[in-house]
Amino acid sequence: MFTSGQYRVLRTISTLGPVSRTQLVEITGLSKATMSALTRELLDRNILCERELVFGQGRPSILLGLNAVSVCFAGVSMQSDPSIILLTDLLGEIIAHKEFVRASDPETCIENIERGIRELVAQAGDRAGPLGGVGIAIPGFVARDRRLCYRSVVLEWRNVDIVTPLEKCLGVPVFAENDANALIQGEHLFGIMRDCPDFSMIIVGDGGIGCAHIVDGKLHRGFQGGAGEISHTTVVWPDGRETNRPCSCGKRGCLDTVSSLRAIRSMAQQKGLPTTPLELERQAREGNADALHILHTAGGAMGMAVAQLVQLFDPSQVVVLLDQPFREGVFGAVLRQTMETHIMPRPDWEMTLDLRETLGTGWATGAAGIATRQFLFSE
Amino acid sequence: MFTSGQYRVLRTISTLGPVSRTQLVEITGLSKATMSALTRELLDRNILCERELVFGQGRPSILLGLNAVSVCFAGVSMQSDPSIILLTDLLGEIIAHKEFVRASDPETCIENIERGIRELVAQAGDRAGPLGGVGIAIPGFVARDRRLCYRSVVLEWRNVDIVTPLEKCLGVPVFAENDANALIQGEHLFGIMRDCPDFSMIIVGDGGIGCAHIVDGKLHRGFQGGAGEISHTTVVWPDGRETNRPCSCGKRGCLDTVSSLRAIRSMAQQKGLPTTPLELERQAREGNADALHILHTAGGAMGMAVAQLVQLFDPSQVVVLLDQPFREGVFGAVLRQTMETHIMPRPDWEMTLDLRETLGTGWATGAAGIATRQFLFSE
DNA sequence: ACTGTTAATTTTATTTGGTGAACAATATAA
DNA sequence: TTATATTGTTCACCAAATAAAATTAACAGT
Repeated sequence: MFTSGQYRVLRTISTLGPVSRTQLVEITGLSKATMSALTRELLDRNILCERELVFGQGRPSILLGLNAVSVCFAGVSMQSDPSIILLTDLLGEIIAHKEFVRASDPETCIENIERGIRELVAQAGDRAGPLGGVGIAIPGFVARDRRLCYRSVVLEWRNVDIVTPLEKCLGVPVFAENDANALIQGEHLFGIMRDCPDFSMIIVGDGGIGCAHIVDGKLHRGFQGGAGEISHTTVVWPDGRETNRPCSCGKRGCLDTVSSLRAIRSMAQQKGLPTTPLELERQAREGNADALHILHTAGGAMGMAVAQLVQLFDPSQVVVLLDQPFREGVFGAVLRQTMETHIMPRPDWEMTLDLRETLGTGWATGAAGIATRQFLFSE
Repeated sequence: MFTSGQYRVLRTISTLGPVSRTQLVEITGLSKATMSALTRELLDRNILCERELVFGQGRPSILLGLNAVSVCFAGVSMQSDPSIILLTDLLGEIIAHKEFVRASDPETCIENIERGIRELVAQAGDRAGPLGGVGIAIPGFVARDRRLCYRSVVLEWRNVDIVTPLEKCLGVPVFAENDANALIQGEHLFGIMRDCPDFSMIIVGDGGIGCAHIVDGKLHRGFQGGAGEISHTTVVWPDGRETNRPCSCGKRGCLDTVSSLRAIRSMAQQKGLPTTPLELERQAREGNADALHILHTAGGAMGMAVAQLVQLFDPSQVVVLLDQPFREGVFGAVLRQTMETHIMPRPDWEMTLDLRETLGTGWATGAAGIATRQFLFSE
């Protein structure tokens, strides 16, 4: 725990990188006297360390940076099987990582996570500081307090708390978070969207279509934590409702029924087409009408959903994480075009759509980032 | 201007109504000593006043309430012609009001507002305190700094600043705000949604379809201030795109082209039907297929838009302000039903849809509320 | 009428987080 | 060497909040 002044210093250094005391004074608006005391405290506690000198006229300034090895954080992703567990430093860099078998049974799961973390910490040795916290990305609904998992379909969990037992046996704070929320917060803190105060992220992965929003620099959860449920927004309407298979959620025309990898695979299979993104895009490029139609439908629906999102939310940026063949093929092109034709044209329009690669370790680093953010900013 | 401690006291008393010092201590978490000093300062400045005693065992407690007549605020709505101007007290109660001719020319407009406010202040006399600020609701885009109006179609304004001249001649802070934003903030502060931290509001009025969101207790403007543009979300798709007339924004299938009063009137006229909501709903009730179709289309599209909003935002409540015949007729019924069938069913679903009457003075009281909020909470 | 009890509010001395101004440190430029 | 520029520290002081003690204003029982 730090004081509010110390948190201000940590926040600035974390977002801007190494800076001198004088720069900190200018940025934070605090006085030189206060800054002198604050930085001394943080240096004493080994969270900060002095870096290189910057010479100019007058006394050279000493850059202060986060001491990367002063603490480390563990990130766990239950998103896939095998699951991933890794150790990051204070700057979000991965120190060590390993895979482990995903167990549905909470007790086994807790054991696996505990053992995994202990192994990684031992393995890292001197390269990592003491463990400062743990974050766990869970595919499912997680309570606002980041302890209880209300429900996870893949894990077959209902009101499971793996946080309390883990905190007890590891002796550090542990946080559970929805996987998409963990990912977006990680990218916001350390990754591609570093410090962008307003954006949305959509992830098209094996587990379905995930989505999360950063509004005003903070995660927007929604009243019941449902603000990321883009996969069940209606995009095939009204004509598609009859031809289209019902969604697992009970309604018809959901984005999930046409744009998810599962849906695309199933549609391709039905037509006797190959089911991998690469092969399907190749067939479409070669003129196969069925392949073209499937990709057109999927990309168009996703574009429609993004358009709804942009029109209602007005984020500064939307990032879609997507497999490379889709990004550069029909799917991506139709997605972009459909979005553009369904957003109100504005002269000063500066919103950007970014299609990017899905990072395998993103979920776990995001999870570690939750613990890091709590440590650095207390939020 | 007050200190941060004083703002905390004002915020609690404004949301909870009269409370004793001891209650304030419990609620704010400040100490008795601090509270004693803070309340004394506010009593000295006449912002608070002592109300009735509450007897129990021991020394009776003295309720402290806002001194309604210590300041007053002016609210101006340029939403309709004639425009409305009114005076409210610290509790949001209307003290006096009048209408004035809406002039497009900024100079005339400023003169009219200044004269109107001076007349109302004179007319109110002892019933109102000195003027503490002015809020102006403008149909159009207003900058985040609440001074410059980028663009208003109805007023034919482009980069007009009526705030600076008004501040100069009235000598109090003046704030311009988009009309829907003013309305929702007013309802949030004093009205039907008092203190609800998460909700959206849609207004179906003569000027088109307005929309605004309160997220986390604050107005959500969006990156470019476009978060309220629900009227250009696509709801008729894909089959309606060809049959449907293009929207004034340039694209097709916008909510505005089927659910706005203007669109409904125009469709009714085309079919030789009466154009008032009351008459149209009556025809539909009596079985007229055209009237039914028009109202079904309009209500269904609105329901679709609300469903998109709920699915992506997850607000705790959506309020639609609508004429009574529509609320109780086909429009309202179809709106509600369409919304429900296009939202992912959830067991713990507690989100509510409220259809309510449009208040004529809502825009202007909302505008006054902007100035009040700035005065009371400095935000 | 007096006395004790309870609870609200005020007073007093102290802590905490911050400030401005003077000063010490450490470089470059002449 | 000396002047100049700039960084960072020290010191005396202030504002906001606190804990604990004192004061006030009621009621209840003798």
